[in-house]
Amino acid sequence: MADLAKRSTYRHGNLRQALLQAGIDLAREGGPEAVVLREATRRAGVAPNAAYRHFADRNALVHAVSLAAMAQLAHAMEAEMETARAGLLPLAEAAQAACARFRAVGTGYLRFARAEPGLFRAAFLVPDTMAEAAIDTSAGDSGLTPFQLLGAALDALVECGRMPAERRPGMEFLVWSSVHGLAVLLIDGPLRGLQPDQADQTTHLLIDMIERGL
Amino acid sequence: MADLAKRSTYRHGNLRQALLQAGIDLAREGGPEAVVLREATRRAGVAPNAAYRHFADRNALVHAVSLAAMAQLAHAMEAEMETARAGLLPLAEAAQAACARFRAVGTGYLRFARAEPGLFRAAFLVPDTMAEAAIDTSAGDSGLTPFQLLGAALDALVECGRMPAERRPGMEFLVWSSVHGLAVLLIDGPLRGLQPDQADQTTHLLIDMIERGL
DNA sequence: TGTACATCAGTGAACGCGCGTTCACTGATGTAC
DNA sequence: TGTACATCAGTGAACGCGCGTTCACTGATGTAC
Repeated sequence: MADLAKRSTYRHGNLRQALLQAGIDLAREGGPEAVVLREATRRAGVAPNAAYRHFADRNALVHAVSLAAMAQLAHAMEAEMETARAGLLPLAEAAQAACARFRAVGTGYLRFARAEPGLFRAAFLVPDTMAEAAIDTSAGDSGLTPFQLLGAALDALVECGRMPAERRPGMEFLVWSSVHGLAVLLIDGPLRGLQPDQADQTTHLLIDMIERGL
Repeated sequence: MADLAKRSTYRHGNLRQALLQAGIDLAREGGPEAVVLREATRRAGVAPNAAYRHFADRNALVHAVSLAAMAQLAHAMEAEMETARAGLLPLAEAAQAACARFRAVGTGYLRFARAEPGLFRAAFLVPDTMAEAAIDTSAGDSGLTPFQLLGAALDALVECGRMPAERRPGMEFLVWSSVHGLAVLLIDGPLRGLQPDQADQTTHLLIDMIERGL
Protein backbone atom coordinates (compact mmCIF):
# COMPACT_ATOMS: atom_id res chain seq x y z
CA MET A 1 0.00 0.00 0.00
CA ALA A 2 1.20 3.56 0.64
CA ASP A 3 3.56 2.09 3.21
CA LEU A 4 5.37 0.12 0.58
CA ALA A 5 7.01 3.15 -0.98
CA LYS A 6 7.23 5.24 2.18
CA ARG A 7 9.53 2.93 4.05
CA SER A 8 13.12 4.15 3.64
CA THR A 9 14.90 2.82 6.70
CA TYR A 10 13.83 -0.49 8.14
CA ARG A 11 11.49 -1.23 11.06
CA HIS A 12 8.61 -1.62 8.74
CA GLY A 13 5.57 -0.88 10.80
CA ASN A 14 3.02 -3.16 9.28
CA LEU A 15 4.97 -5.81 7.50
CA ARG A 16 2.46 -8.56 8.07
CA GLN A 17 -0.21 -6.58 6.30
CA ALA A 18 2.19 -5.56 3.53
CA LEU A 19 3.18 -9.17 2.91
CA LEU A 20 -0.42 -10.27 2.90
CA GLN A 21 -1.31 -7.56 0.41
CA ALA A 22 1.64 -8.54 -1.78
CA GLY A 23 0.47 -12.14 -1.58
CA ILE A 24 -3.03 -11.14 -2.61
CA ASP A 25 -1.61 -9.20 -5.55
CA LEU A 26 0.42 -12.23 -6.58
CA ALA A 27 -2.60 -14.50 -6.38
CA ARG A 28 -4.58 -12.00 -8.40
CA GLU A 29 -1.92 -12.06 -11.10
CA GLY A 30 -1.23 -15.77 -11.23
CA GLY A 31 -3.35 -17.81 -8.86
CA PRO A 32 -2.32 -19.46 -5.62
CA GLU A 33 0.81 -21.10 -6.99
CA ALA A 34 2.12 -17.65 -7.88
CA VAL A 35 2.17 -16.68 -4.22
CA VAL A 36 5.91 -16.85 -3.77
CA LEU A 37 7.42 -15.89 -0.44
CA ARG A 38 10.52 -14.25 -1.85
CA GLU A 39 8.52 -12.18 -4.30
CA ALA A 40 6.18 -11.03 -1.56
CA THR A 41 9.13 -9.83 0.53
CA ARG A 42 10.62 -8.16 -2.54
CA ARG A 43 7.39 -6.23 -3.05
CA ALA A 44 7.32 -5.29 0.60
CA GLY A 45 10.89 -4.00 0.26
CA VAL A 46 12.28 -6.36 2.83
CA ALA A 47 14.75 -9.24 3.12
CA PRO A 48 13.37 -12.69 2.24
CA ASN A 49 13.65 -14.10 5.71
CA ALA A 50 11.83 -11.18 7.31
CA ALA A 51 8.63 -12.92 6.33
CA TYR A 52 9.28 -15.55 8.97
CA ARG A 53 8.59 -12.99 11.70
CA HIS A 54 4.97 -12.94 10.58
CA PHE A 55 4.23 -16.25 8.89
CA ALA A 56 5.37 -19.68 9.96
CA ASP A 57 6.19 -20.60 6.38
CA ARG A 58 5.03 -20.10 2.82
CA ASN A 59 1.96 -22.19 3.44
CA ALA A 60 0.76 -19.89 6.19
CA LEU A 61 0.97 -16.91 3.83
CA VAL A 62 -0.90 -18.75 1.10
CA HIS A 63 -3.55 -19.74 3.58
CA ALA A 64 -4.02 -16.15 4.71
CA VAL A 65 -4.29 -15.05 1.08
CA SER A 66 -6.86 -17.74 0.49
CA LEU A 67 -9.01 -16.56 3.38
CA ALA A 68 -8.84 -13.00 2.10
CA ALA A 69 -9.85 -14.15 -1.37
CA MET A 70 -12.84 -16.01 0.01
CA ALA A 71 -13.92 -12.87 1.84
CA GLN A 72 -13.62 -10.88 -1.38
CA LEU A 73 -15.82 -13.43 -3.10
CA ALA A 74 -18.42 -12.99 -0.36
CA HIS A 75 -18.25 -9.23 -0.86
CA ALA A 76 -18.80 -9.54 -4.58
CA MET A 77 -21.85 -11.70 -3.98
CA GLU A 78 -23.25 -9.30 -1.43
CA ALA A 79 -22.76 -6.40 -3.83
CA GLU A 80 -24.60 -8.26 -6.56
CA MET A 81 -27.44 -9.05 -4.18
CA GLU A 82 -27.69 -5.42 -3.19
CA THR A 83 -27.83 -4.35 -6.83
CA ALA A 84 -30.58 -6.86 -7.49
CA ARG A 85 -32.54 -5.79 -4.42
CA ALA A 86 -32.32 -2.16 -5.44
CA GLY A 87 -33.62 -3.01 -8.90
CA LEU A 88 -36.87 -4.46 -7.58
CA LEU A 89 -40.07 -2.46 -7.49
CA PRO A 90 -40.81 -1.32 -3.94
CA LEU A 91 -43.80 -3.60 -3.56
CA ALA A 92 -42.43 -6.72 -5.23
CA GLU A 93 -43.85 -9.93 -3.84
CA ALA A 94 -41.73 -12.22 -1.73
CA ALA A 95 -41.41 -14.86 -4.44
CA GLN A 96 -40.03 -12.38 -6.92
CA ALA A 97 -37.60 -11.00 -4.40
CA ALA A 98 -36.42 -14.47 -3.42
CA CYS A 99 -35.84 -15.39 -7.04
CA ALA A 100 -33.90 -12.22 -7.71
CA ARG A 101 -31.81 -12.83 -4.65
CA PHE A 102 -31.07 -16.39 -5.68
CA ARG A 103 -30.03 -15.33 -9.14
CA ALA A 104 -27.82 -12.61 -7.71
CA VAL A 105 -25.96 -15.16 -5.61
CA GLY A 106 -25.04 -17.13 -8.71
CA THR A 107 -24.41 -14.11 -10.87
CA GLY A 108 -22.16 -12.51 -8.27
CA TYR A 109 -20.22 -15.71 -7.86
CA LEU A 110 -19.59 -15.98 -11.57
CA ARG A 111 -18.86 -12.30 -11.95
CA PHE A 112 -16.14 -12.51 -9.34
CA ALA A 113 -14.69 -15.66 -10.85
CA ARG A 114 -14.38 -13.96 -14.21
CA ALA A 115 -13.14 -10.63 -12.89
CA GLU A 116 -10.58 -12.15 -10.52
CA PRO A 117 -9.77 -15.65 -11.70
CA GLY A 118 -6.52 -15.80 -9.75
CA LEU A 119 -8.17 -14.86 -6.48
CA PHE A 120 -11.08 -17.13 -7.23
CA ARG A 121 -8.75 -20.08 -7.60
CA ALA A 122 -6.87 -19.06 -4.47
CA ALA A 123 -10.11 -18.97 -2.50
CA PHE A 124 -10.61 -22.69 -3.03
CA LEU A 125 -7.54 -23.86 -1.23
CA VAL A 126 -8.83 -22.86 2.13
CA PRO A 127 -11.63 -25.19 3.23
CA ASP A 128 -9.21 -27.68 4.57
CA THR A 129 -11.17 -30.84 4.23
CA MET A 130 -14.78 -30.30 5.11
CA ALA A 131 -17.57 -28.07 4.03
CA GLU A 132 -17.99 -27.34 7.73
CA ALA A 133 -15.08 -24.96 7.47
CA ALA A 134 -17.72 -22.57 6.23
CA ILE A 135 -17.73 -21.01 9.70
CA ASP A 136 -14.70 -18.96 8.97
CA THR A 137 -13.17 -15.56 8.74
CA SER A 138 -13.88 -15.74 5.04
CA ALA A 139 -17.11 -13.82 5.28
CA GLY A 140 -18.27 -10.57 3.76
CA ASP A 141 -19.90 -7.56 5.39
CA SER A 142 -22.98 -9.54 6.33
CA GLY A 143 -20.81 -11.96 8.26
CA LEU A 144 -21.82 -14.81 5.97
CA THR A 145 -19.53 -16.93 3.83
CA PRO A 146 -20.38 -17.49 0.16
CA PHE A 147 -21.70 -20.90 1.07
CA GLN A 148 -23.97 -19.44 3.72
CA LEU A 149 -25.22 -16.73 1.37
CA LEU A 150 -26.34 -19.44 -0.99
CA GLY A 151 -28.00 -21.39 1.79
CA ALA A 152 -29.94 -18.35 2.94
CA ALA A 153 -31.12 -17.62 -0.60
CA LEU A 154 -32.39 -21.19 -0.90
CA ASP A 155 -34.19 -20.92 2.43
CA ALA A 156 -35.99 -17.85 1.13
CA LEU A 157 -37.08 -19.76 -1.97
CA VAL A 158 -38.55 -22.48 0.20
CA GLU A 159 -40.33 -20.00 2.45
CA CYS A 160 -42.08 -18.28 -0.42
CA GLY A 161 -43.10 -21.60 -1.92
CA ARG A 162 -40.86 -21.30 -4.95
CA MET A 163 -39.16 -24.60 -4.12
CA PRO A 164 -40.39 -27.80 -2.43
CA ALA A 165 -39.14 -28.03 1.14
CA GLU A 166 -38.37 -31.74 0.84
CA ARG A 167 -35.72 -30.96 -1.76
CA ARG A 168 -34.03 -28.31 0.34
CA PRO A 169 -31.55 -30.55 2.25
CA GLY A 170 -28.23 -30.67 0.46
CA MET A 171 -29.48 -28.50 -2.34
CA GLU A 172 -26.73 -25.92 -1.81
CA PHE A 173 -24.18 -28.48 -2.91
CA LEU A 174 -26.00 -29.12 -6.16
CA VAL A 175 -26.48 -25.47 -7.02
CA TRP A 176 -22.98 -24.69 -5.96
CA SER A 177 -21.63 -27.45 -8.21
CA SER A 178 -23.44 -26.10 -11.22
CA VAL A 179 -22.32 -22.53 -10.79
CA HIS A 180 -18.82 -23.48 -9.75
CA GLY A 181 -18.45 -25.73 -12.77
CA LEU A 182 -19.29 -22.95 -15.16
CA ALA A 183 -16.83 -20.70 -13.37
CA VAL A 184 -14.06 -23.24 -13.76
CA LEU A 185 -14.81 -23.96 -17.40
CA LEU A 186 -14.91 -20.24 -18.13
CA ILE A 187 -11.69 -19.22 -16.44
CA ASP A 188 -9.47 -22.29 -16.70
CA GLY A 189 -11.17 -24.68 -19.00
CA PRO A 190 -12.30 -25.11 -22.56
CA LEU A 191 -14.77 -22.24 -22.35
CA ARG A 192 -12.11 -19.69 -21.56
CA GLY A 193 -12.29 -18.44 -25.13
CA LEU A 194 -15.88 -17.25 -24.81
CA GLN A 195 -16.60 -13.57 -25.37
CA PRO A 196 -17.86 -11.72 -22.31
CA ASP A 197 -21.38 -11.42 -23.72
CA GLN A 198 -21.43 -15.13 -24.56
CA ALA A 199 -20.33 -15.85 -21.02
CA ASP A 200 -23.08 -13.61 -19.67
CA GLN A 201 -25.61 -15.40 -21.80
CA THR A 202 -24.41 -18.80 -20.69
CA THR A 203 -24.54 -17.68 -17.05
CA HIS A 204 -28.13 -16.61 -17.56
CA LEU A 205 -29.10 -19.89 -19.19
CA LEU A 206 -27.38 -21.92 -16.53
CA ILE A 207 -29.27 -20.20 -13.73
CA ASP A 208 -32.49 -20.69 -15.70
CA MET A 209 -31.77 -24.39 -15.86
CA ILE A 210 -31.00 -24.56 -12.15
CA GLU A 211 -34.20 -22.72 -11.27
CA ARG A 212 -36.21 -25.18 -13.30
CA GLY A 213 -34.48 -28.02 -11.50
CA LEU A 214 -34.94 -26.73 -7.96
CA MET B 1 5.76 -51.03 -19.02
CA ALA B 2 7.63 -54.36 -19.37
CA ASP B 3 10.22 -52.50 -21.42
CA LEU B 4 11.11 -50.31 -18.47
CA ALA B 5 12.80 -53.11 -16.55
CA LYS B 6 14.00 -55.11 -19.56
CA ARG B 7 16.27 -52.47 -20.95
CA SER B 8 19.84 -53.10 -19.78
CA THR B 9 22.00 -51.53 -22.45
CA TYR B 10 20.80 -48.41 -24.19
CA ARG B 11 19.03 -48.01 -27.53
CA HIS B 12 15.71 -48.08 -25.83
CA GLY B 13 13.31 -49.25 -28.47
CA ASN B 14 10.21 -47.37 -27.55
CA LEU B 15 11.33 -44.47 -25.46
CA ARG B 16 8.61 -42.11 -26.56
CA GLN B 17 5.95 -44.50 -25.37
CA ALA B 18 7.83 -45.20 -22.14
CA LEU B 19 8.15 -41.48 -21.39
CA LEU B 20 4.50 -40.92 -22.14
CA GLN B 21 3.52 -43.76 -19.85
CA ALA B 22 5.77 -42.40 -17.11
CA GLY B 23 4.17 -38.99 -17.61
CA ILE B 24 0.71 -40.52 -17.33
CA ASP B 25 1.73 -42.28 -14.13
CA LEU B 26 3.04 -39.01 -12.72
CA ALA B 27 -0.16 -37.20 -13.60
CA ARG B 28 -2.14 -39.98 -12.00
CA GLU B 29 -0.14 -39.59 -8.81
CA GLY B 30 -0.05 -35.82 -8.59
CA GLY B 31 -1.89 -34.07 -11.38
CA PRO B 32 -0.45 -32.23 -14.37
CA GLU B 33 2.06 -30.17 -12.37
CA ALA B 34 3.63 -33.42 -11.18
CA VAL B 35 4.58 -34.31 -14.74
CA VAL B 36 8.28 -33.60 -14.40
CA LEU B 37 10.58 -34.26 -17.33
CA ARG B 38 13.50 -35.48 -15.27
CA GLU B 39 11.36 -37.86 -13.27
CA ALA B 40 9.85 -39.30 -16.43
CA THR B 41 13.31 -40.02 -17.83
CA ARG B 42 14.34 -41.51 -14.48
CA ARG B 43 11.40 -43.88 -14.65
CA ALA B 44 12.22 -44.77 -18.20
CA GLY B 45 15.80 -45.54 -17.11
CA VAL B 46 17.34 -42.97 -19.37
CA ALA B 47 19.37 -39.76 -19.18
CA PRO B 48 17.34 -36.55 -18.66
CA ASN B 49 18.15 -35.06 -22.03
CA ALA B 50 17.15 -38.18 -23.91
CA ALA B 51 13.59 -36.94 -23.66
CA TYR B 52 14.40 -34.20 -26.14
CA ARG B 53 14.68 -36.79 -28.91
CA HIS B 54 10.94 -37.38 -28.58
CA PHE B 55 9.40 -34.24 -27.13
CA ALA B 56 10.24 -30.66 -27.98
CA ASP B 57 10.14 -29.70 -24.33
CA ARG B 58 8.35 -30.42 -21.08
CA ASN B 59 5.22 -28.78 -22.36
CA ALA B 60 4.97 -31.18 -25.27
CA LEU B 61 5.10 -34.13 -22.87
CA VAL B 62 2.45 -32.63 -20.62
CA HIS B 63 0.28 -31.99 -23.62
CA ALA B 64 0.58 -35.60 -24.76
CA VAL B 65 -0.30 -36.77 -21.25
CA SER B 66 -3.29 -34.50 -21.26
CA LEU B 67 -4.59 -35.93 -24.53
CA ALA B 68 -4.19 -39.45 -23.18
CA ALA B 69 -6.05 -38.50 -20.01
CA MET B 70 -8.93 -37.06 -22.02
CA ALA B 71 -9.13 -40.30 -23.99
CA GLN B 72 -9.25 -42.29 -20.76
CA LEU B 73 -12.10 -40.10 -19.60
CA ALA B 74 -13.96 -40.87 -22.80
CA HIS B 75 -13.36 -44.57 -22.23
CA ALA B 76 -14.73 -44.40 -18.71
CA MET B 77 -17.85 -42.69 -19.97
CA GLU B 78 -18.31 -45.25 -22.72
CA ALA B 79 -17.94 -48.06 -20.23
CA GLU B 80 -20.57 -46.52 -17.99
CA MET B 81 -22.93 -46.12 -20.95
CA GLU B 82 -22.42 -49.74 -21.89
CA THR B 83 -23.19 -50.87 -18.35
CA ALA B 84 -26.34 -48.78 -18.33
CA ARG B 85 -27.42 -50.09 -21.72
CA ALA B 86 -26.91 -53.66 -20.63
CA GLY B 87 -29.03 -53.06 -17.53
CA LEU B 88 -32.10 -52.08 -19.53
CA LEU B 89 -34.87 -54.52 -20.24
CA PRO B 90 -34.69 -55.73 -23.84
CA LEU B 91 -37.82 -53.90 -24.90
CA ALA B 92 -37.26 -50.62 -23.04
CA GLU B 93 -38.80 -47.62 -24.76
CA ALA B 94 -36.65 -45.02 -26.42
CA ALA B 95 -37.28 -42.39 -23.73
CA GLN B 96 -36.15 -44.69 -20.98
CA ALA B 97 -33.04 -45.66 -22.91
CA ALA B 98 -32.19 -42.05 -23.66
CA CYS B 99 -32.53 -41.09 -20.01
CA ALA B 100 -30.36 -43.97 -18.91
CA ARG B 101 -27.78 -43.02 -21.47
CA PHE B 102 -27.79 -39.40 -20.35
CA ARG B 103 -27.38 -40.36 -16.73
CA ALA B 104 -24.54 -42.71 -17.62
CA VAL B 105 -22.68 -39.89 -19.32
CA GLY B 106 -22.73 -37.86 -16.13
CA THR B 107 -22.13 -40.79 -13.83
CA GLY B 108 -19.19 -42.02 -15.86
CA TYR B 109 -17.68 -38.56 -15.91
CA LEU B 110 -17.90 -38.26 -12.14
CA ARG B 111 -16.76 -41.80 -11.56
CA PHE B 112 -13.60 -41.16 -13.54
CA ALA B 113 -12.96 -37.86 -11.79
CA ARG B 114 -13.14 -39.55 -8.42
CA ALA B 115 -11.19 -42.64 -9.41
CA GLU B 116 -8.43 -40.75 -11.19
CA PRO B 117 -8.39 -37.19 -9.92
CA GLY B 118 -4.86 -36.53 -11.14
CA LEU B 119 -5.62 -37.65 -14.67
CA PHE B 120 -8.91 -35.83 -14.59
CA ARG B 121 -7.16 -32.59 -13.80
CA ALA B 122 -4.54 -33.27 -16.44
CA ALA B 123 -7.23 -33.79 -19.04
CA PHE B 124 -8.37 -30.21 -18.71
CA LEU B 125 -5.19 -28.57 -19.81
CA VAL B 126 -5.58 -29.68 -23.38
CA PRO B 127 -8.39 -27.78 -25.06
CA ASP B 128 -6.16 -24.91 -25.92
CA THR B 129 -8.63 -22.09 -26.03
CA MET B 130 -11.86 -23.16 -27.62
CA ALA B 131 -14.46 -25.78 -27.15
CA GLU B 132 -13.96 -26.49 -30.85
CA ALA B 133 -10.83 -28.40 -29.91
CA ALA B 134 -13.32 -31.18 -29.24
CA ILE B 135 -12.33 -32.67 -32.60
CA ASP B 136 -9.26 -34.27 -31.21
CA THR B 137 -7.33 -37.42 -30.62
CA SER B 138 -8.81 -37.41 -27.15
CA ALA B 139 -11.61 -39.79 -28.05
CA GLY B 140 -12.58 -43.20 -26.76
CA ASP B 141 -13.38 -46.37 -28.67
CA SER B 142 -16.42 -44.84 -30.27
CA GLY B 143 -14.27 -42.10 -31.71
CA LEU B 144 -16.14 -39.47 -29.73
CA THR B 145 -14.69 -37.07 -27.19
CA PRO B 146 -16.37 -36.70 -23.79
CA PHE B 147 -17.95 -33.50 -25.02
CA GLN B 148 -19.37 -35.23 -28.07
CA LEU B 149 -20.69 -38.13 -26.01
CA LEU B 150 -22.67 -35.63 -23.96
CA GLY B 151 -23.95 -33.90 -27.08
CA ALA B 152 -25.15 -37.17 -28.56
CA ALA B 153 -26.92 -38.11 -25.34
CA LEU B 154 -28.73 -34.77 -25.39
CA ASP B 155 -29.73 -35.25 -29.02
CA ALA B 156 -31.29 -38.56 -28.07
CA LEU B 157 -33.29 -36.89 -25.30
CA VAL B 158 -34.65 -34.36 -27.78
CA GLU B 159 -35.52 -37.05 -30.32
CA CYS B 160 -37.57 -39.03 -27.86
CA GLY B 161 -39.37 -35.94 -26.65
CA ARG B 162 -37.82 -35.95 -23.21
CA MET B 163 -36.47 -32.42 -23.71
CA PRO B 164 -37.75 -29.41 -25.69
CA ALA B 165 -35.82 -28.94 -28.91
CA GLU B 166 -35.66 -25.17 -28.50
CA ARG B 167 -33.55 -25.60 -25.40
CA ARG B 168 -31.09 -27.94 -27.05
CA PRO B 169 -28.61 -25.34 -28.42
CA GLY B 170 -25.81 -24.76 -25.96
CA MET B 171 -27.29 -27.15 -23.45
CA GLU B 172 -24.15 -29.28 -23.34
CA PHE B 173 -22.29 -26.40 -21.77
CA LEU B 174 -24.82 -26.09 -19.00
CA VAL B 175 -24.95 -29.78 -18.20
CA TRP B 176 -21.23 -30.03 -18.49
CA SER B 177 -20.80 -27.15 -16.05
CA SER B 178 -23.00 -28.79 -13.46
CA VAL B 179 -21.31 -32.15 -13.60
CA HIS B 180 -17.84 -30.70 -13.87
CA GLY B 181 -18.45 -28.46 -10.88
CA LEU B 182 -19.37 -31.37 -8.68
CA ALA B 183 -16.31 -33.22 -9.89
CA VAL B 184 -14.06 -30.31 -8.95
CA LEU B 185 -15.67 -29.77 -5.56
CA LEU B 186 -15.38 -33.48 -4.80
CA ILE B 187 -11.77 -33.99 -5.76
CA ASP B 188 -10.11 -30.63 -5.10
CA GLY B 189 -12.58 -28.56 -3.24
CA PRO B 190 -14.50 -28.34 -0.02
CA LEU B 191 -16.45 -31.54 -0.71
CA ARG B 192 -13.33 -33.66 -0.84
CA GLY B 193 -14.08 -34.99 2.61
CA LEU B 194 -17.31 -36.67 1.55
CA GLN B 195 -17.60 -40.42 2.01
CA PRO B 196 -17.90 -42.40 -1.22
CA ASP B 197 -21.56 -43.20 -0.60
CA GLN B 198 -22.33 -39.57 0.17
CA ALA B 199 -20.60 -38.63 -3.07
CA ASP B 200 -22.66 -41.22 -4.93
CA GLN B 201 -25.82 -39.86 -3.41
CA THR B 202 -24.89 -36.29 -4.32
CA THR B 203 -24.09 -37.37 -7.85
CA HIS B 204 -27.51 -38.94 -8.11
CA LEU B 205 -29.29 -35.87 -6.77
CA LEU B 206 -27.33 -33.57 -9.04
CA ILE B 207 -28.31 -35.50 -12.15
CA ASP B 208 -31.90 -35.52 -10.93
CA MET B 209 -31.78 -31.76 -10.67
CA ILE B 210 -30.28 -31.42 -14.13
CA GLU B 211 -32.92 -33.69 -15.64
CA ARG B 212 -35.66 -31.56 -14.13
CA GLY B 213 -34.03 -28.48 -15.57
CA LEU B 214 -33.46 -29.74 -19.11
C1' DT C 1 28.17 -61.58 -48.96
C1' DG C 2 31.29 -58.21 -47.12
C1' DT C 3 32.75 -53.60 -46.13
C1' DA C 4 32.50 -48.26 -45.55
C1' DC C 5 29.74 -44.96 -44.02
C1' DA C 6 25.93 -41.76 -42.60
C1' DT C 7 22.36 -41.52 -39.30
C1' DC C 8 20.53 -40.50 -35.00
C1' DA C 9 19.03 -42.31 -30.35
C1' DG C 10 21.06 -42.14 -26.36
C1' DT C 11 25.21 -40.47 -22.96
C1' DG C 12 27.53 -37.60 -19.41
C1' DA C 13 28.54 -33.34 -17.67
C1' DA C 14 27.30 -28.95 -16.87
C1' DC C 15 24.62 -24.40 -16.83
C1' DG C 16 21.77 -20.96 -14.49
C1' DC C 17 17.64 -20.30 -12.06
C1' DG C 18 14.61 -19.19 -8.27
C1' DC C 19 12.89 -21.25 -4.68
C1' DG C 20 12.10 -22.07 0.69
C1' DT C 21 14.50 -21.98 4.68
C1' DT C 22 18.29 -21.46 8.36
C1' DC C 23 22.01 -19.00 10.67
C1' DA C 24 24.19 -15.59 13.49
C1' DC C 25 23.78 -10.81 13.62
C1' DT C 26 22.29 -5.66 14.73
C1' DG C 27 20.25 -1.78 16.18
C1' DA C 28 15.92 0.91 17.10
C1' DT C 29 12.24 0.77 20.45
C1' DG C 30 9.83 0.53 24.88
C1' DT C 31 10.36 -0.38 29.83
C1' DA C 32 12.22 -0.53 34.62
C1' DC C 33 14.66 1.80 37.81
C1' DT D 1 14.07 13.26 33.66
C1' DG D 2 17.89 10.36 32.61
C1' DT D 3 20.12 6.00 32.01
C1' DA D 4 20.74 0.69 31.50
C1' DC D 5 18.84 -2.95 29.49
C1' DA D 6 15.92 -6.63 27.36
C1' DT D 7 13.19 -7.36 23.37
C1' DC D 8 12.46 -8.54 18.83
C1' DA D 9 11.71 -6.93 13.90
C1' DG D 10 14.54 -6.73 10.43
C1' DT D 11 19.52 -7.75 8.01
C1' DG D 12 22.92 -10.21 5.06
C1' DA D 13 24.86 -14.26 3.65
C1' DA D 14 24.46 -18.77 2.68
C1' DC D 15 22.54 -23.66 2.17
C1' DG D 16 20.75 -27.41 -0.68
C1' DC D 17 17.36 -28.61 -3.89
C1' DG D 18 15.41 -30.08 -8.22
C1' DC D 19 14.20 -28.25 -12.15
C1' DG D 20 14.44 -27.47 -17.56
C1' DT D 21 17.63 -27.18 -20.94
C1' DT D 22 22.15 -27.09 -23.76
C1' DC D 23 26.57 -28.95 -25.19
C1' DA D 24 29.77 -31.95 -27.46
C1' DC D 25 30.07 -36.76 -27.62
C1' DT D 26 29.60 -42.03 -28.93
C1' DG D 27 28.50 -46.13 -30.70
C1' DA D 28 24.88 -49.41 -32.47
C1' DT D 29 22.02 -49.75 -36.50
C1' DG D 30 20.56 -49.77 -41.32
C1' DT D 31 21.95 -48.70 -46.08
C1' DA D 32 24.73 -48.17 -50.41
C1' DC D 33 28.07 -50.06 -53.00
